[in-house]
Amino acid sequence: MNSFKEENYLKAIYQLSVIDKETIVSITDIANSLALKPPTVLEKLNTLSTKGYVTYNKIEGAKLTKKGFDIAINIVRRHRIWETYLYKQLHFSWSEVHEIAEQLEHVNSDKLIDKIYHVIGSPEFDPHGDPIPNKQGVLPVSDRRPLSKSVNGCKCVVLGVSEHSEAFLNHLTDLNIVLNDKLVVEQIIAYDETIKMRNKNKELILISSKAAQQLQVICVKPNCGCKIKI
Amino acid sequence: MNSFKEENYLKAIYQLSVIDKETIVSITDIANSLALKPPTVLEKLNTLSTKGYVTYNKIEGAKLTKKGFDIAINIVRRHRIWETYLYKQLHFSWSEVHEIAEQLEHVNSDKLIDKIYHVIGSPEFDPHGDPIPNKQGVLPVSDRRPLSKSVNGCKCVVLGVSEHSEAFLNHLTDLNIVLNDKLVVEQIIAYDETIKMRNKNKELILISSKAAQQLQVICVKPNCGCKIKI
DNA sequence: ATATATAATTAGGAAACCCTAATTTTAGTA
DNA sequence: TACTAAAATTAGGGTTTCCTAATTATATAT
Repeated sequence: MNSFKEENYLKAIYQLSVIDKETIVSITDIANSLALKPPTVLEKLNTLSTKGYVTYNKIEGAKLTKKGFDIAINIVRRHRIWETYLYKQLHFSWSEVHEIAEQLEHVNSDKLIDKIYHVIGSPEFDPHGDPIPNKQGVLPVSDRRPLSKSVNGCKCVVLGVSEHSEAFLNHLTDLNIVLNDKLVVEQIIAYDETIKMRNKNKELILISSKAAQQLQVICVKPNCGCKIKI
Repeated sequence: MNSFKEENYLKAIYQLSVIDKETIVSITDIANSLALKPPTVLEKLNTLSTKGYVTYNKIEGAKLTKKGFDIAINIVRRHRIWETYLYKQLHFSWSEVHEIAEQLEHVNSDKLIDKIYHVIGSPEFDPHGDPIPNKQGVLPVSDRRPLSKSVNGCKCVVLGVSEHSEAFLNHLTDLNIVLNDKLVVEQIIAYDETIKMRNKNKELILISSKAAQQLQVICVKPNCGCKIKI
């Protein structure tokens, strides 16, 4: 059996690794994410490594093993299922849901998760638009991606946001962007990857690379170049 | 904030104290109930005592203070509400419910408890017949009591059982006793408090004091002497 | 009353978690 | 290249939670 604490370490490592697949997961990243100090994290990483849940070295950072990944993805699964259940079934507001799910995700009963997952209609995505891994830990395929991964000419629809700060949401309001709006990318400025595009009202707007990374979209133009990974 | 572990200590002390209000709650009792060793319990009792949740000495055993009682009764409340929710709303069998509720009772969100309590229809008793304390920690009044507390002539109805062993339930079957049956007490044998009574089919049956303690009943005869505490 | 269980307590120690302070690497920059 | 800032590591320590073994009380029973 693995503890509450260990589950949180594995989940943090998973989450940090999906933010950016290129960057390594450093001790400092994990420490910040769990509100702990680096020596504490280093110590725990060594025991998690002994137990076969992670590998760690300075060059490659922390990486989940298959064993560690299975636990982490299961916690993510539970979390997203609980969030959806609390939101859809118990009518919690979206802002309340996360904190309670952080606790519920550690309740160990696969049958309980199966039941509530069934009650909410076995969705592939939570109301946030985040994918719910299946029991095998496989995420549903989706062409959902950050706006920053666009190419010239992309026509896409806004599905959600990855950041929920007031500042970011207000910024979107200023740009006249709301959920389900269609955006047409006209140019990606090579220098700093600022995106020049037209919003729903055909207004020409500029959005920084930073903001574009937080905006989740899906491409609606067939054979769009943005889906081709180089 | 009080931890998972502390909540379990307080709950254990509460539960041991209600089993028998005369007997003191000893260190050994608590240790057995939590699957720990006496020195561990003694040590924790000292810190709980410093924090003002319990009092402890060899003569009086462990006792909850008001502060400790409030926490303990709240855990009991959460537990019984979750059990009811799992049983009625998610269709778990009665035998599965306890273990999951043991985990869920520690999830800290009054709003969550309020919501699920509302969903199950704000009952005063769980499907087991156990009383659900209100938010103030007050148990609903009920004349429910163990059959063993009867007097001659008592006419009572079976509401539930306190023990769920195969052996006990089979014994009840042998005696032709099922839920909601009426029992008429004819004699309580002074020597060993065996109860001689008639079951629903008017058959004369004998039930030991031990078994009678596990059978929860409510008296249906007005002004029955069994309600008078001496 | 004395021997014998049983319960409570004390002593001492291990593992899990978490920290600060100091040191060593590593990386980034003048 | 040398200096400096940031990250990683080492050393050492504190608290919590739990244990075993030994000791002291307290009951129980012959």
